[in-house]
Amino acid sequence: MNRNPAPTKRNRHHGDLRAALIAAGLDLLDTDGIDAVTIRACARAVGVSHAAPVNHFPDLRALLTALALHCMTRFEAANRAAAAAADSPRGKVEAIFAASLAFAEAHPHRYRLMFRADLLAAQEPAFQAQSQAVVDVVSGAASGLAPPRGASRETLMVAICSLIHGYVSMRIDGNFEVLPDEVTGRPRYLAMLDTLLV
Amino acid sequence: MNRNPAPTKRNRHHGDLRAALIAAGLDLLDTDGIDAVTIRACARAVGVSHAAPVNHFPDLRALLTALALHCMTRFEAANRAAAAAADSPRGKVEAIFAASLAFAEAHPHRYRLMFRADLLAAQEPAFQAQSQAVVDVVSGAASGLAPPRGASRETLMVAICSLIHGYVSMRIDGNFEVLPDEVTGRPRYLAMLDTLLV
DNA sequence: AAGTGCAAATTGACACTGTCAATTAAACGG
DNA sequence: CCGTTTAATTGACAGTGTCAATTTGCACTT
Repeated sequence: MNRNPAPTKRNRHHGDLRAALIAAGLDLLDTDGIDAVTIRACARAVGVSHAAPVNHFPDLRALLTALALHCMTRFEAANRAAAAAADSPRGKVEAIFAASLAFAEAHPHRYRLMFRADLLAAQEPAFQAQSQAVVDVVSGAASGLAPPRGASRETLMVAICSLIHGYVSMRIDGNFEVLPDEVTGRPRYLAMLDTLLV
Repeated sequence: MNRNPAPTKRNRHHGDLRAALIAAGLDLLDTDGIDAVTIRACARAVGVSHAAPVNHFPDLRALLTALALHCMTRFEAANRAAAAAADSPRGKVEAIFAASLAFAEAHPHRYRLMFRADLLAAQEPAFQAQSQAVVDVVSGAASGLAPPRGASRETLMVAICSLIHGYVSMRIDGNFEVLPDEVTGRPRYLAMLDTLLV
């Protein structure tokens, strides 16, 4: 039945326009930010007419959601690999923090897009599932830790997620021009985990 | 000399168009979000031509920066009052957390706008100064606390700011559909401060 | 007090966006 | 080989930011 062994869609006129649009969108996102990702700019980059994408993405929200989903799978994979490489629970949490920071600094626009709920179809099942997968990585690492000072396991997990997301966001948004941060010596995120754990 | 006792600018054709535009912008922001704040929509709401605002705000970025500045003074005042009402250092930090959460839940779009560095002239001195003032409130409260587990005072302050900003952001962005949070019993933010302090 | 100068506001235009409707092109199933 | 279905194109509309040219009206100087 399936003519081609590779599961590419191989659509009518263009060779897998959907994948090409996502690739173009990622390129625009990385180089010029979220605002540069427009339906028409992606269509131009791929070389199709300005309304061609409507067959694969009903509106801009759908395109951005697909991009965010792609970014989130990369983000999850990076965090999961970092956690797997560490052996102690504390080491896993540290590794996730470091990996999240590295991801956001390497691709700040991708990180921002993932949390722009106003632009995304965040209620979409696939998006929810991928969000859950990202949280699960942290959850898995934190589950090996004894919650300090009588806190519940859930509270510890929320605290870790909040700490990471808050710090990473402020780092890539330039808020540390006004809030002190240091680049020399022991990374700030390790010192912050000291205050939070054990 | 000054005809009106109130120190309004009383500009040429319109009575203080700048203030009216900011008021209209806040209204649009609160009701329909950041994207609804356009130069033309503000001009319409005030009843002037679509290009009139250019005399007071050279571009959209300047208008949004003025709005964010306004929001930030309110945010700082709320946090400062909350901290002043508490007596212990720990109580001040708790009060700031509670006030920040309350502000963001009452005016989610205002909170988001303050951190949208991509839309704002964040390098503007007035904006920098106001950002610093917000940080100073937290700094003042945290300075009374003994940094736990050998952390520096700076690290504790960054951790508190990150924890608050991360948690508040995820709350108003709906990330707690996938990350557990509880509304009954003791607020989560107090439990999180337990894990961070003492 | 009159008249000039300048800042504010208007009007019109341009390029860009998302989205829709109508149309054409192409590949599939029979 | 021919219809059907789907993809892609073309054209249009309303909306946006921003610029240029113009008009308006207050304020200050003479």
